[in-house]
Amino acid sequence: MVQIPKPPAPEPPAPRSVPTSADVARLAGVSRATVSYVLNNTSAVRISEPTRRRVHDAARELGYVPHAAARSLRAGHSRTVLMPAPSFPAGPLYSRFLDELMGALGRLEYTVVQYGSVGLRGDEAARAWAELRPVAVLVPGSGPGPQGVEILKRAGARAVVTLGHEAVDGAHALLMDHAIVGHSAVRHLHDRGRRRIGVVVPVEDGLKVFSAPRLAGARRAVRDTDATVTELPLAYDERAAARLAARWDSLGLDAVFAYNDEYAMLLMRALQDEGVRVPADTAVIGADDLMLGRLLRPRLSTVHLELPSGRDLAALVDRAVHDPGAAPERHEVLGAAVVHRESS
Amino acid sequence: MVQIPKPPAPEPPAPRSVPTSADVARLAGVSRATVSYVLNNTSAVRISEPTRRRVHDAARELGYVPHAAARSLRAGHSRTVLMPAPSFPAGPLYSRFLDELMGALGRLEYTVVQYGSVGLRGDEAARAWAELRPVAVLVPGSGPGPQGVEILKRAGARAVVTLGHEAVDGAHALLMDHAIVGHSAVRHLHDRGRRRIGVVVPVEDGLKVFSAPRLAGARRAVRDTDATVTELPLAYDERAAARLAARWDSLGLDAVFAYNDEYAMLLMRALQDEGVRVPADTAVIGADDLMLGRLLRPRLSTVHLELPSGRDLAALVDRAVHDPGAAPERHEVLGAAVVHRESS
DNA sequence: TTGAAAGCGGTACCAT
DNA sequence: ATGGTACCGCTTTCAA
Repeated sequence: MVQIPKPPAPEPPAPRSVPTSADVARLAGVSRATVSYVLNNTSAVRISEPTRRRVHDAARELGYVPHAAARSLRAGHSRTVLMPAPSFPAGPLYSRFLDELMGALGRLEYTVVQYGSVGLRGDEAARAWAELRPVAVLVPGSGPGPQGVEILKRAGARAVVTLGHEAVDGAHALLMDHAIVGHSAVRHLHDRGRRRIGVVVPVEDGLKVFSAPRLAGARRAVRDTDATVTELPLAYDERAAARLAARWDSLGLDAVFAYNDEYAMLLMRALQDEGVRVPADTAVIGADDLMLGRLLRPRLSTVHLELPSGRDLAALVDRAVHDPGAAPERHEVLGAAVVHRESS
Repeated sequence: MVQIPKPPAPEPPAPRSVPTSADVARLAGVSRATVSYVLNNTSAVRISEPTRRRVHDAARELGYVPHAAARSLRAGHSRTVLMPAPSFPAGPLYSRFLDELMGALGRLEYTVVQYGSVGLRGDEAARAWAELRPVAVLVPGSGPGPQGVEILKRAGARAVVTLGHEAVDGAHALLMDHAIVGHSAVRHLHDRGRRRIGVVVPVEDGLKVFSAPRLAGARRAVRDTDATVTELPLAYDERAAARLAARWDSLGLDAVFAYNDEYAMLLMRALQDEGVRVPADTAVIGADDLMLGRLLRPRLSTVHLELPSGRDLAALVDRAVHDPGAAPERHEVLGAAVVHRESS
């Protein structure tokens, strides 16, 4: 086979490497220091207007973008707020909260980085996060242990904030005790005269962090009363709901807190298909106050959750960063209010 | 007022600064080089077992965590895949896709970073991303212009992948043309004998990127037929739906593609409350194939969307990173299949 | 087997 | 008004 000789490339595509401030300096005919001064508008130093222009032009021509790693290495700190991606499916509520939070932190000049920590658990995860030397770490759900917090602080994190059901030593905590949700729902049912109350507990693993406290709260609501709470495991699946509905009579329940609005819709449909009248035979209440509850017939009673505002959390982070020595703050931030509609 | 003299702190809390590899070296009685060798298991160099132990012990004792910025600065590259946070409300479908993607990239040893780009537009955003020197950038929704792509590549990004409705020069594209959704839905309605077809268009701004192509696809589906498509602006709000339903008769429609399942539920409820029979008077079809559609009565027909698998996208990224010279790939990845239930 | 030293890309002090 | 230079923390030749 004849080897076709490659013609000499007219212009070797020159794998133009990434331009640095030195390149800018060279092109502008100034020193690296001057480049830095100009591009950062350093106020302590006055640079003549012609020089400024030459530097800016050179930077633009080369498409120069500063290297964040180099900068923060030299500076000894960054304004990165690290947030591990949550380990549970984020509902619309939580998504909106995150967006708000990111926006608020962005406005405070922090760079929010959601870190996809896959398969790392406990301290390993904390170490991985620590490598990025974030100025603050915001952990949703079940966070790192106290050890993890210590690792992060040793790595220069000036604030660690957990966002979930339990506080961790050394970290600020925004506590969201979902027990209050179950408690509100079941107390409402009790107030409406119901006594044999079912509580749906999703079998999905990721939801345990929410479902367990909601159930516990439900239990607490009937303690010292004549009412009972029955745990009802349920998969988010039509057939599972149908099976549960099929044995509904045998359960002898007159009310059910369905974990949230989506499960409530699922269960209510199955019950109605089975001939159970809502709310006459069985009262139903959900949680999260989603739009869909308003669209069901009967309209779904629900527990409206009030999450902390993203701005407030951002403010807490900022405060903590400015004063890392302060004692960890602990706030109960989950509000719950029953929205009574027709299903209960 | 008497000034209380501060007692000399018994042990000044010693703002223990972040330990570096030099600290580890000092404590272990070796050089920094040796520390690096040991902690990275450098195979090209053999370190005696006792030394290894001393280094590991020292590192543990100090709580040493390497500095990612310093490392990647020295290495000249990172394995960071940057993904700007999407600018539209992420539904359950999209969230699951993102999770899958993050997992898959994580398994390929990439560090996925979701960057909260707030208020930056166009090239500004691209520059902000470029500062992090990501090895690849994954842009959902309407991405950067060709200039933005150029900026990122100049900054060393070996792959830029857009994930949305249009391709960008120089970047790989996973095209998701939502026209196919509207087209499938409306063709189905047409096939079922409907001729005066309404198409719901959410008024919410963030949804334009999806609603516009869906409407366009719907229009295309009736081109050259005797059927008509009528645009129906609608807010995600009960009252808006009721108003629309109130003038339903005057619209003279016999079918409606309701943008997605949630809008479909909203509209269907309003129609039914108004006495419009579904599907007898008006057929309804949604999109996204959410669980809720199965729970409505009549059961909601819908368009099932098939998104690319996270693994496939991760593989594309990995391929592109290994061969940055390759021509940009362009894939149409949005599948749509009508799921016919009872509402149409 | 281990150590000394250069250098990655910026910033900021100190001269000039 | 500008330039020289040390240094941030880490990796990696090269020598010993």
